[in-house]
Amino acid sequence: MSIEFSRTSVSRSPRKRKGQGGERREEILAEALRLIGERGVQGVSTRQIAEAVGISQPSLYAYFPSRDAIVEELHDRAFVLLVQALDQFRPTPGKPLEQAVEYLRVYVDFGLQNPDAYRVAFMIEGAAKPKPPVADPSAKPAMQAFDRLREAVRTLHLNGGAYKADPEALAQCLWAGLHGLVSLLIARPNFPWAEREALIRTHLILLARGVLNDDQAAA
Amino acid sequence: MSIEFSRTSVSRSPRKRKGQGGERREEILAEALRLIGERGVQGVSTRQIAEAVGISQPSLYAYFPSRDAIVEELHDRAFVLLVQALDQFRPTPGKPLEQAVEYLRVYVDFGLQNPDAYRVAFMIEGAAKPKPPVADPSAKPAMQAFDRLREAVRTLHLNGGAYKADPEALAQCLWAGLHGLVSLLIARPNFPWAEREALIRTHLILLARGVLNDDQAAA
DNA sequence: CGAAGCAACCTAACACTGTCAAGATGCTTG
DNA sequence: CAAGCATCTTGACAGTGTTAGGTTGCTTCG
Repeated sequence: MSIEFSRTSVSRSPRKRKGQGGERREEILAEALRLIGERGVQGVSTRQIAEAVGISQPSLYAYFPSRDAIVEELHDRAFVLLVQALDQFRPTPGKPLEQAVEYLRVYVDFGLQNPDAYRVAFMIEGAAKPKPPVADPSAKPAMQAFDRLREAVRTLHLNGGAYKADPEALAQCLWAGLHGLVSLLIARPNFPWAEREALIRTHLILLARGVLNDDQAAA
Repeated sequence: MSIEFSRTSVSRSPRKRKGQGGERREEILAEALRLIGERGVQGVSTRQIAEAVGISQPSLYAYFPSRDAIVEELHDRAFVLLVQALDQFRPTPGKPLEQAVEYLRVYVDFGLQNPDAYRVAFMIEGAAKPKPPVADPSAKPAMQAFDRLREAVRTLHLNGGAYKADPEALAQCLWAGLHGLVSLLIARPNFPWAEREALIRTHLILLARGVLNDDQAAA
């Protein structure tokens, strides 16, 4: 890598006072997210994070059991932000199709406006190394985010009967459709995309039309 | 990592004869893909690949300029396989909707049957480190694969007029929709998915309905 | 005020990683 | 048989995540 400037003792941050270790934790997470945004999840080392925070690198292990634990915490926090964004949505009165499009748009905009968080949340290759199954998966922020989509589909179902299909499957299709667009837009910025605004609208209308029945879609 | 068995000289492969260096190249790629399938892209080291092939680890650098070059070659080859799969498709006569669903299904099945290849092709975080732009991007296998989707949408457009929207954007929506489902199914095997067959059919019908116009979809 | 206790933090070291430099080996052709 | 060169090796370097063990210095209690 060969960094130019001096590597020896770069402006250490003053030692935290006795009960304030939590502050360090937050600083670590903040710097980690910032660096990941610049260099990608794989491009950031614990030494770089520690140097940005202003502590020695093994000190990280006083706050996190491993490097992956830092990423995982960012992962969970990203989902919390997503859930907040979805919950803050208040539909403007109008056609069901437009309302559905608006709601799905919240997901897309979240991803595009917080690409670092979205990357960490969805696009890390954590798989292939089997992790011990977590105690209560439904408590994880990721599941709570999906619950919002499930709930949205169910509401549409009640409010006039959506396209005849398992609502659970429909919600998963919605999620897959949204994730596909967002992840590709983030991961492949060099692809010759169509004009972004039109592309997103087309995609969301396509998805919404698939979930709504024909009457709702036409209304 | 701490491997049990002996590390010193584990059954070297005999030296290739003079013009046969290409064989080694293929062996390296094969072992690399196999190991990546087992342990994930990040979980495989050049030393592990070299040991599996039966050569010393720096020997890899006689065939590839870097570790990433190995992954990238696998990446391109995965797309070639995808293009082949798409090109081999011959529709069974029937309704336009069913034909479209069948065609999209080729993409999904390819991803699910070749998860290693699909991972390497689509789900590696190659971004964030800006690569020098390739000379002719349209020559890359990835682009050729997308061309197939573009062509499919255009055919539908001619054969009766698809949903009114930019065909290019529609093709990109299709791709995003397909990729979303495949990548999530591969990356999140522990998610409480709906029954897979029904899920895929629901998703593909949703996408196809979005591209076809109402008459075609109903026919 | 002084001393105990412990949170906060550090240095040193380990096994691993990708990559480079320089040399040895041995098939193949003249 | 000898030259030439593709093939492959050993050795080293700087980087990585992680652990062990020791030091610092704030805080609280006697």
